Amino acid sequence: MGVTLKELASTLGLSPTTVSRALNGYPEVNARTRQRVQDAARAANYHPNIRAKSLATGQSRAIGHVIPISTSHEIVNPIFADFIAGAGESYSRAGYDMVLSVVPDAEEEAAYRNLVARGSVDGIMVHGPRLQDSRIPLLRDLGVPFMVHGRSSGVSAPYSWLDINNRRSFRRATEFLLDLGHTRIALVNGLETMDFAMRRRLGYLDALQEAGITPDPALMHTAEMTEPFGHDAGRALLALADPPSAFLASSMIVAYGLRRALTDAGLRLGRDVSVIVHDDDLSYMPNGLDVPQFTATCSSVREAGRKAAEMLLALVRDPDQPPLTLLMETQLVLGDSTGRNRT
Amino acid sequence: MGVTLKELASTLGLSPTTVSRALNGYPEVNARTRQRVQDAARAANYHPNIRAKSLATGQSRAIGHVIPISTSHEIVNPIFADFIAGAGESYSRAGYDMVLSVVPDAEEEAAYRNLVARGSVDGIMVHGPRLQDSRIPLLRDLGVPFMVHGRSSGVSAPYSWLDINNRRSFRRATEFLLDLGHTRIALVNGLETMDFAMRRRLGYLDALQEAGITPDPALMHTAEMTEPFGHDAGRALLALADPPSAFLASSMIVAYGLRRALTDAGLRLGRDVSVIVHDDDLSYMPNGLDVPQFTATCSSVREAGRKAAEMLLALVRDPDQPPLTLLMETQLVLGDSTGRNRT
DNA sequence: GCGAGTATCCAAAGCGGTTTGAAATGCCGA
DNA sequence: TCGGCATTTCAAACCGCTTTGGATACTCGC
Repeated sequence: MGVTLKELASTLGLSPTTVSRALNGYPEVNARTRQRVQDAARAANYHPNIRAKSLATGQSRAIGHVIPISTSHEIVNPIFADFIAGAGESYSRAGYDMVLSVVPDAEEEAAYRNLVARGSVDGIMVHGPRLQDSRIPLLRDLGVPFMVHGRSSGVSAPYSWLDINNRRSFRRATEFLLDLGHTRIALVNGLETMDFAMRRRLGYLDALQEAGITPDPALMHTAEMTEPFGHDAGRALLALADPPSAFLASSMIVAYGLRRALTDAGLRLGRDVSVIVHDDDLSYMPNGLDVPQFTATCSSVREAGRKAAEMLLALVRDPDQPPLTLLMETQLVLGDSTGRNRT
Repeated sequence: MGVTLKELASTLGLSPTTVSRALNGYPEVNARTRQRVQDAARAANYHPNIRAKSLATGQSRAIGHVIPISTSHEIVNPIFADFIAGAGESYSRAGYDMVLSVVPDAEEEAAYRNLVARGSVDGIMVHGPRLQDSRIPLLRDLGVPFMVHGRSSGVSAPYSWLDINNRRSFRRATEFLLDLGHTRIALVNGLETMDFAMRRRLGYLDALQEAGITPDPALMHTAEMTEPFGHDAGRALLALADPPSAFLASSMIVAYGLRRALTDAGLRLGRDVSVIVHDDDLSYMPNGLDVPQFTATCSSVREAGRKAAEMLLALVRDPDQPPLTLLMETQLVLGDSTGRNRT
């Protein structure tokens, strides 16, 4: 192991107290002494043992992320990696660690309880909120600062969250398609037990209602977001007696599958049919290399991670403040996948 | 906070020693007493403070994962999420935490040093090894148990790793295409500064050489693995005077792009052209829903995560044992994307 | 009935830091 | 010269757990 504070102190002929204070920037220590201590610490490659430190201070300087794995289909949320990358930046800038718990949703409650009771984290980030997510009241009861990436419809008591305006985003996208003359518009959505997906559907319905169009259940597909799902949904939609001329896709990967179904049917994107996709700006799934392929509602999930982490750290520093919330708007960026209705 | 061991002991009228021993399964405690302690602990919802525990034992019961972000292109490795999910299962089964450090590759060395010096982890998992990866000698010098997901060509001293047999896998895939009568075979590979990509190319070249075919540099593309890259590569390859009749793709997402280029050109997969892809079995990127779409070399990265984590934990328990290594073979699974050469 | 052996429990000393309360030192004005 | 006040340092307690080295009581063989 490395040098301990006590050893460092004795080689300097000082008490541990003084050394600790010198290194932690307390005022009651002579400037020359402080310099001497700092030099010696660097020379000895001294790093305070984080476990001892956190035991003494009562803080762990770590944030917990719990990644739920649905036991039924065992899907790992693909946006998770980029969100983590963003959050990680903020944490390391602030000198915090990130501890990850991957738990099947059946054991979620126990996982949260453990994390808090064992004192291994100062705060918790909640991923992938569902409707009426029970984790939110649980964490509130546990009295630990936490932050939700997304929101949970049906949870009334206030809590801290960061979300994108999914409803407005999909409403605008739908309106845009309506403006282009499309009236049969399909929604190829994520699992609507997830809060974000439900809000997107509401936005879609808002726009249809505004335009006086009765929503057609046959045009609305929902499932775990994968390429094969996009393809299947696309094929099924095209097989309808009165097929849609425009499509909304909830993620880039779904859009890949959807595009395949459309082009398989000999349709050209942006001419024969229109597609708008939600683009999370995942680093490994760019929307084209320089010009956007798809018209898309864009919002960087990595940036969301950065911001959410900062907000959580603020909550950790001052747990008594009222909940922090941030609703980010998306950008509707024009690509080559939309055009006016020609059917 | 929760109950402390001392409090629990005093309510039970026992010493902390006995309570600690009762809960940790030491033999020198009366069976009845142990039962009493365990009941009381459960009733009081007692969880040992992990920081105190690890300070006392000298172990942190945590494993560090360092996620490198290349500062140049800021890509987060997409397989990371599934690997983490697998590793997380093993860790939580063993009662270990996982701490994540997301670091730009410029600060990597400092990140590893910190993690070790501050004693926040008992072992380290290394992701995405490059050729002659400098992290391996560094970790060896730091004297911390570590495990590499993949290997690093050019590092001669032994170290622990888990890898799939990329070379053999791509060699077999190439041989299979050769057997189908293809002679112009393209390789759409990942970044060849990454060790896995380099090995895949070697396997491809092995098979060509065996067949007496001179490799054509124009048939080999390499870049960060994205859908647009697959598409670009595919289009460029088809534009050749003597285009390939078969393609190897290094990841599912690249294959999506490749397929788009091929079908855009009016070619049918499995009839006009053949494609074999490497399938990491990512949960959110399945190779078809029930039957495989692509002929693929398959290996579950999640399973790799599970196994790698177990091996690392074994190293942590007994750091003096020789390095552990595991080379996993892939399965060549037939899908609809291959057929005999008809050009 | 007594010493050895065993089963069971405990007091106290760590682990490596932080922090409280007090002591030593130097400087000042009265 | 002396008390008062900063300034600077230190000894010791503490964070919550583990673990060493006894202590106590109880059994057993002779």
